[in-house]
Order: sequence, then structure tokens, then C-alpha cells
Amino acid sequence: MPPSSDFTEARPGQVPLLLAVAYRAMTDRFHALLAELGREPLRPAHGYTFRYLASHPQATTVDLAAHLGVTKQATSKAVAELADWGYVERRPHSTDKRAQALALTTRGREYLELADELWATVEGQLADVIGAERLAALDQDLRTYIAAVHADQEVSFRPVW
Amino acid sequence: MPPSSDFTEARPGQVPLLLAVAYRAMTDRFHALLAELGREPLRPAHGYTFRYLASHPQATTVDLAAHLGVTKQATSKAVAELADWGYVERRPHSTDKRAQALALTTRGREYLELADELWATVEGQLADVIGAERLAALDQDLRTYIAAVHADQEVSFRPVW
DNA sequence: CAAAGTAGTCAATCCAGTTGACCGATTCCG
DNA sequence: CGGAATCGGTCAACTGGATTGACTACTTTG
Repeated sequence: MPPSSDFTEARPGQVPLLLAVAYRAMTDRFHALLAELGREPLRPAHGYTFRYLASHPQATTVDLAAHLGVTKQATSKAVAELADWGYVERRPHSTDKRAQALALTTRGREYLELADELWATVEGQLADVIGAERLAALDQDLRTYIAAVHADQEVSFRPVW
Repeated sequence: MPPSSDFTEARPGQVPLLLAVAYRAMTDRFHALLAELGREPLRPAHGYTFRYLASHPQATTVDLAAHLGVTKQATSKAVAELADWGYVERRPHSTDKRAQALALTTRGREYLELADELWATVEGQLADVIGAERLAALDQDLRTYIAAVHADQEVSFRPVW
């Protein structure tokens, strides 16, 4: 059950929905930018995978599954797909013969860089509308909240998808 | 592809992800509150349905489908389910014999009220962390952005689900 | 060094959506 | 008017991305 969707009057409890709608608007914009460049739009789960692999050398499928919050079977399929598409490669793990060391290919890293640029562009549109100071405050406040809520636990990266 | 998930250093383009993570944290909290009360957790789509029906008397399945951004077939199934569960009722439409007038039952309205309370509670946690003034600014800024982006079009209520 | 546990895959199933086909009611126009 | 096109709703078949379950090969533990 999402928060109220009646925007006409401000009532307590609407901020969660506002977050969701704003995020949705930004992802729509992101995909529009990708489409303009003629790039294939990977799905959100793929992006989370890329980012995890970029910062975790020798990550395994099971590690990734834990990070994504889905089963290892689902992750295994997704990795196979990304490998087929040339974004990810699976090499023998250096210490565990059962495992595979996952890593981004050059193509994968290049896609990730582009994505970062596009997200910055999208964020820039927000800055254009509310101003740089407000954007900084927003950034800060969200980080504060997330840090408070996830004080002990790991941050759940998987949004709602 | 989602924005970067490396929180350790602030970089441009991270606000979209922060929005997503914050929203996810809030929905997690919302569901935790529901669970504490022993209430069955309806899915987000159901909540959007409730809110639409609450504010649109005599809404039809096709109206609802357009609002939700899914096909009328998918909507038809969801409505049947909610009717089975006693949240929604389908009555003959007053002017169109093909159509059904959808409406929340008392049980449906009661659930919606509870949901509003719980969302306000969740929002309150954010206020506790960042303060009431910052919360108000956040609310305002997000509304401004959403209004700017959806200047002409209808707001897309369906987040990513 | 045997028993228990772990990494990864294959297979079957599930679920919420899709497209396509259809019926009865309605609206549009020639 | 009355026929043609459209619209509301449902049934059926399919799809994509998840799930659970079962299994093999390797690793860790006692």
C-alpha cells in the first residue's frame, strides 16, 4: 500500500509517495536519455550488479545474490545473461575451485561510466528546479535518514522493483 | 541501471539512488508496522487502487487501468481479487450497462485510513531525524520537481513495481 | 578423513503482468 | 434511423523474472 496520491492538499504522510514519484520521474528521464543515445536500456537489477562488481573484485554469484536480495539461482541466470551480452566475465576464483570470480568487462565499465554521467544530468534537472543549495540539503537529509534507519543492518539496495 | 550505490563519498548523480533507498526504507518500515498489527500486507498496486477508488466514485475498471498504467485485463484480475477479499465491490453502473461501478467497501476504507496513519508515522521518523523544517523543505522541493517534470502529462503513479 | 556445509546450475513452478480474441452495450454518422 | 465502429469487461494463452527443490563438485569442520 503506497502513501496517498492526492497531491492537491498537503497532508502528513505524503513524503514517501513524493519520493517514489520523484524517483520514478528520474528513472523515466534516465531511460529517455539512454534512448536518445541509442543505447540498450539494461534493467535496474543489472545496474546494481555493475556497481557491486565494480567495487568488489573477486565477487562471487552468491555474494552478489546477497547484495541484490534475490536467490542465487536468479542471480546465476542474470549473470549468465550479462556475460552473454559481454558486460561481465566469469573467471576461475583464485582460492575456491567451486566459485567464479565475477568482473566487469571493459564494455561493462564503459556502460557504468555513461550511466553515471546520465544520472548526474538527471540530478542536474532537479538542481535547475530547486537550486543547488536545496539539492545539497536534500542529499544531506536523505543520507542522514538512511544512515539512521540502517544503523546496524546492511543497506537494502534493491528498491521495490 | 540505477545510480551509484557507493555512499562513502558524495558524487554528483547520487540523489536519485538516495531517493530510491529512502523510499525502500520507508516501505520496509511501513510493512513492519502492518505486521506488528497483524494486518495482511496488500501490495503497492492495491494501495494505488484504493486511493483512486476513494476519490473517484463510479470509477470503472478501464478508468482504473489507465490510472495504474497497466492493461484492463490485469486490472480486471486485480479488482476481482480485491472483491474476493472484501475490500472492493462492483455494482452496476448507473448509465452504462456494459460497465461496473467500482467502490471501496467499509473494510476497504478502513484499511486505507490505517495506511494513512502508518505512512504518517513513517514520515514522522524522517522528521525526527532531519527536523520538521527540513522535512517541509523536502516536501516542497519534491512537489516542485514533480510539478516541473509532469508539467503537461499526467503524473505516473506507478513507481517501478 | 568423514560429515556437514557451500558455490553453482538445472528444472519445475509461480505470479503478475502481457497480447489476442471475443461478447454485449454503446456511440457515431451517412 | 440503422449499420459500423468503438468501448467495457472477461477468458485464454503466453512471457519474464522471480521462487523452491534437487543435485554435483568442492571446501571446511570436528
